[in-house]
Amino acid sequence: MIQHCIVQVVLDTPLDFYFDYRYPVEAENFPVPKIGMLVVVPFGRREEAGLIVDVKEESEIDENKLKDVVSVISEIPPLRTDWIDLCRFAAGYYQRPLGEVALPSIPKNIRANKKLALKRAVKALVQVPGNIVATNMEKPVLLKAQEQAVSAIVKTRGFKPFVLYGVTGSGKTEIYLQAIEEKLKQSDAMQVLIMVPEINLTPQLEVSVRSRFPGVTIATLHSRLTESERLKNWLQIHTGVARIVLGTRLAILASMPQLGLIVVDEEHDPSYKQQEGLRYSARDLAVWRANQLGIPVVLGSATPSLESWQHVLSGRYVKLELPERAVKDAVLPAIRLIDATREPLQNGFSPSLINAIKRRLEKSEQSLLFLNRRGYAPVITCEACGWISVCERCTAYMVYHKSHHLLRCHHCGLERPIPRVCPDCGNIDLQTLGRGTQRIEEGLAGYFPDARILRIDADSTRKKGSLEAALEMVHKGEIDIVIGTQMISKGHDFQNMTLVGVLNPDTALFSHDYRAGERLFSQLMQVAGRAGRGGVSEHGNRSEVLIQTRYPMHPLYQAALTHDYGNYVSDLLMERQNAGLPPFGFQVLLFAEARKVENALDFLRQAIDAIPEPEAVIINEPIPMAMMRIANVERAQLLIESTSRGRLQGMLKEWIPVLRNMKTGIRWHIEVDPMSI
DNA sequence: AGCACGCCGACT
DNA sequence: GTCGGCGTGCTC
Repeated sequence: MIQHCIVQVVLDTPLDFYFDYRYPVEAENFPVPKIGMLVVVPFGRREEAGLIVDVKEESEIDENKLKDVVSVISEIPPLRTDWIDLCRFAAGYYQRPLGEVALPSIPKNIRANKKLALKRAVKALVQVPGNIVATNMEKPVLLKAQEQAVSAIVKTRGFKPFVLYGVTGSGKTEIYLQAIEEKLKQSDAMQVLIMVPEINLTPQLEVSVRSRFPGVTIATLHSRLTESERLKNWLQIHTGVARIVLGTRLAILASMPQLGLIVVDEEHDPSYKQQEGLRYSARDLAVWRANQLGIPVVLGSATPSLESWQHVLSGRYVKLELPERAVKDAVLPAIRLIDATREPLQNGFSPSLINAIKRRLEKSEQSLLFLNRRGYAPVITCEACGWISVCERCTAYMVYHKSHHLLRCHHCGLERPIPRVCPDCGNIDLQTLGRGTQRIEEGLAGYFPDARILRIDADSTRKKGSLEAALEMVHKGEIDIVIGTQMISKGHDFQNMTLVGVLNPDTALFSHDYRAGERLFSQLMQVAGRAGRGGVSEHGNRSEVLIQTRYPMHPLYQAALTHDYGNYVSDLLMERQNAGLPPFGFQVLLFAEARKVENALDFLRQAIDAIPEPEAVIINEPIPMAMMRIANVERAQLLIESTSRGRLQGMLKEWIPVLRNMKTGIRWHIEVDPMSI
């Protein structure tokens, strides 16, 4: 007679509870069941991988409903309880079932119990012997501020969050590298995690990490790995073979049993916030994880988030400031504002900017023009009747793409031929309105017919590897002028780039999104950082950033002029405090989707009626979203605020089960700490 | 979420 | 007579 115990298992389903299974005791191929083990269980008609979260004698479930565990995935060591606790926290805080957090964080090949792939990956794990982190490279000499930063980080025992605040080029990477080296030396097993916003945009960090730590197993983790790469890297991390983990936001949910230091590079970057499924902030989870494990976490940025800045002011985080550029002779580029009301633009260019480009061409230096709008023109219109090229499926304009000779919606991807005459009135004189990168490229070729001009945006880099190829051309000096969207604003050092022109940044000043200003500022600083990283140009000129604006007196630009983020942030924080906005208030959005926006709004109104203790939170009016319709789905949202994170969380815990039971047929989801409203 | 079962219209 | 529409109900 086989003895059984009961294991409680979480599965990747939207059902927010656990499932009990019978588990044979002392049977062949069934090791003693432990929390953190992965098992294969029958679930409905299928078999699924699940995670054991409890082992017990009895189940409250009917004996005849209980099924048996099919097998144990014993090739991998059990997940540790601290990792399960991390998943449990994330699930609780962002209001999703534990299974939807924990299981997707484990590679598919493990969950599908692919024995062959698993065996192969396990076999490939080579334990690198002990302490071989000493680099054979000559390390750059640190400036005093850098040295102090490194020493503050590595001396830390226990939990401490640092905000590493320094402009582009001030040497943050070197601090990461030296802190990592010291940490790895502290223990033979210790692992460190470095997170970056988008790994494909910052290949240089990976290159420096790899060359600095030869012989150390470094595992990358990001969404574009193939399944077999993901399995191999994840397993290296989970077994402690990999000492350095380099990854995007999803890396924070990897099982890192020996984690001793977390670095979040460009911590302000919006891509740390996942925008679908589990809508987590990897930066915030990193801080939680560091607290849980009692380890330091370094949040690096030239323009820290207001959240982190406020924590510095309140004394919760420690600021490490790097006041100067670390590269010898490199100085901050001079920022100049070009008043577009006094210097009228032609084809999108002010005479000053054209002259500045011309001077660079004469000296064989490179220029970068930044415009966050791809396509040729954002819209075409009929001057006779006022017709505008709108998307038939979205609340958006169709963008004119001249090179492909079509109109394209950037929200749903719909493509349409360009009408020869106005579809409404038959007028043959259709006009393009505004400028995108393609039109700027065309205009520029008119000014500088001999210059080698390259456009880098989502349209010009659709093919895999084409972005890398384009950047390589710029590095090699085969290009004189680069025109790009935010794609080129991150990470890349261009040694011979001495001019950055920002063409049309003003739209962000009047955005309905209260974070738009802070984002624009960090984008300006980031794109400005592309200039003059190699030092003063060989002709002795300081690098320049020219910003074309109609509002040169706006506080944002005035702060940008002096690279004075601190002052600007103080103003923003005061505004936020007065308005009760984050980081002083806490927000939750309920989104609803329906064929007709009225139905979505109705659902939200019903949802309001279901709020437990409505007087404990601030409930706003449900409103259609700014981009109300995308691909024929209409969307509305409801904003709920509170001055207390705890109260908001408590309300959600009671509210969401009620929403789940409403059975309205409306698709909805919750976003905690939304990035934009 | 899947994937069933379950009762009403146009097809060989 | 059946193939199949998606309504609602369950998954230890």
